[in-house]
Amino acid sequence: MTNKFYVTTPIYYVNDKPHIGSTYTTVAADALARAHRLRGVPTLFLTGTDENSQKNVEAAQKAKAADLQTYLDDMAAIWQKTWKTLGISFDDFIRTTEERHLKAVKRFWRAVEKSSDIYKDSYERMYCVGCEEFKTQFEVKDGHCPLHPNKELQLVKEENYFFKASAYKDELLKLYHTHPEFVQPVSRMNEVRGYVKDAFEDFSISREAQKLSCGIPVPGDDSQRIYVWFDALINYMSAVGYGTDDKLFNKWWPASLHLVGKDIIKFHCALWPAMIMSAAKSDPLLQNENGTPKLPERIFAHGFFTIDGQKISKSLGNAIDPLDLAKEYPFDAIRYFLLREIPFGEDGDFSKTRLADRYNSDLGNTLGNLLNRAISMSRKYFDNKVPSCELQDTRIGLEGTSWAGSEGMDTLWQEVDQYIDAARLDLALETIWNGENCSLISANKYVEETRPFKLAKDNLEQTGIVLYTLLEACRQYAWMLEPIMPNIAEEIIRQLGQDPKKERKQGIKVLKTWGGLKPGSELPEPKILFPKLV
RNA sequence: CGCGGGGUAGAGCAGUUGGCAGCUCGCCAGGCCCAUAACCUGGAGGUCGUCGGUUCAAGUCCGACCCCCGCAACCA
Repeated sequence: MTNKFYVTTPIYYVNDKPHIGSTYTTVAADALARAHRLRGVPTLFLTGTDENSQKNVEAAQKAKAADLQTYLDDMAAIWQKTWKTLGISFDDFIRTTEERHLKAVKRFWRAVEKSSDIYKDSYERMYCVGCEEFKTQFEVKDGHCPLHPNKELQLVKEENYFFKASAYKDELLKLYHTHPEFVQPVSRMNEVRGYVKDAFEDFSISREAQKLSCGIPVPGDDSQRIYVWFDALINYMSAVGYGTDDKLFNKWWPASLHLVGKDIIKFHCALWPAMIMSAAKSDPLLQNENGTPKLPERIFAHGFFTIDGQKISKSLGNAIDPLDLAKEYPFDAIRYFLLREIPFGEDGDFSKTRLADRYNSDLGNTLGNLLNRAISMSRKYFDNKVPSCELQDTRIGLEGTSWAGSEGMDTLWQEVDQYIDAARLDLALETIWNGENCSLISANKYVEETRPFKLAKDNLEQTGIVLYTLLEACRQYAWMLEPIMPNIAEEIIRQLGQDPKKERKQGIKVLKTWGGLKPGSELPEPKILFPKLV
């Protein structure tokens, strides 16, 4: 099993502030990071900003910034602050203008150079500013890039450094073959495989410095600047000490999971591993014990979503600022919606109507109401306390009900954990709500079947068993949901009269064990967890 | 032949290895009264885009076609 979890988001361009799309990626990474921390796995969650792009220069000019660096500093601060405000639990925030990154890039470049995979060549090629990449003669249509037809292609004739990416074609294909989990979901793997097979060529990895107002200088050649993608990918290493702290690097690298949008899979799934394969030939730090390159373990590409059926677009004015949205809805509910509504890896649609729908129904009616009725009855029939429950074995519950007992709860945990390992948080949530074993739905059914409100009149002992079962189930749901709704989870624990921090310290094994809720402990008056939205 | 996603109940979507069509919301009827007008049960509502093929068996596999959407201006 893995003894650590190192998860990354892409580094975001700072030519704009965060919107709902980048929030989606970041929230998913956050939830996965929290899930692993809860399990006690040492976790590093990295996000950051990509600051060496020509796009940022243009944005700085547009914003009339005093100078580029000031603009970059301001924007990086905005990104960082947004994530902090939203409670994103990132452990590190990398900026590609930081010293540690420059050092990492330098070392990496030197390694690739030493592997004889960098060569200089003079080419006259079409460069698309929109894509930030060169187009082959096959890609150009009517003298324009098919992706950016209204942008003039730049005819670039200059001496550039090239990365011999094509030399790694076979090794990449072999990687995809032996590690089918390297790129997920499968549809993306197929896409990448096709790309490498048919269209993977050497990359131009530098440009003339005089034509650029940004970028990292090529080591040993000040007249050239490193192409933004070549430096950007290295951020995943520079943040964990590549070029600055070997020990730290060995602790965290390789990354367990790169979370990316579907638009940048070619860079992450083909160029990036090829770069590492090359550098590893000359840099022992990048090699496994058997000499093979230390590649990231997994890359998961999520889909994009539309807003009310329309694409996200500033000119249409439907771009959503997560901070604004968080004023309308509790951020935990937004997290729940994003991670539940859209099958992870697929495209989806974001709409406030659906958000309100899920908030009222899933969160309010099913989860919130269950907690509320369980606590209310316990308080009413058991003197404001958690009822005692004599049954300590796994047969807690009554015969012939929908409730699968503590064994069912164990099964639920297993199912949820499996989905988390597969990064399918949507399925994890669906299972908690609708699954076969001890789901929230079946807990509500269990109430109807056992009728504790009736049972209390003639069999207090059985009533206690039922209510204890419900309360303890709620305690466990809270921890199951903690990665997705950290604040709500703690609130549930508090409403159950427990201290979330103390509970957390006990470790996942104890948290999962049936009976964590101490009979006889005080139950405070419940507060509505999810007040209805109109 | 630019790349990609999709067409399943009124709406929004699941359907892994082909084996009796599911979920949420909404609607109708009933139950319950602990609870956030919440909860539970039952019901109506589908020729799974079209045509053809493989198969004992196809929403699922293969082929052809039709339609919608995203990338092309910001944009994960």
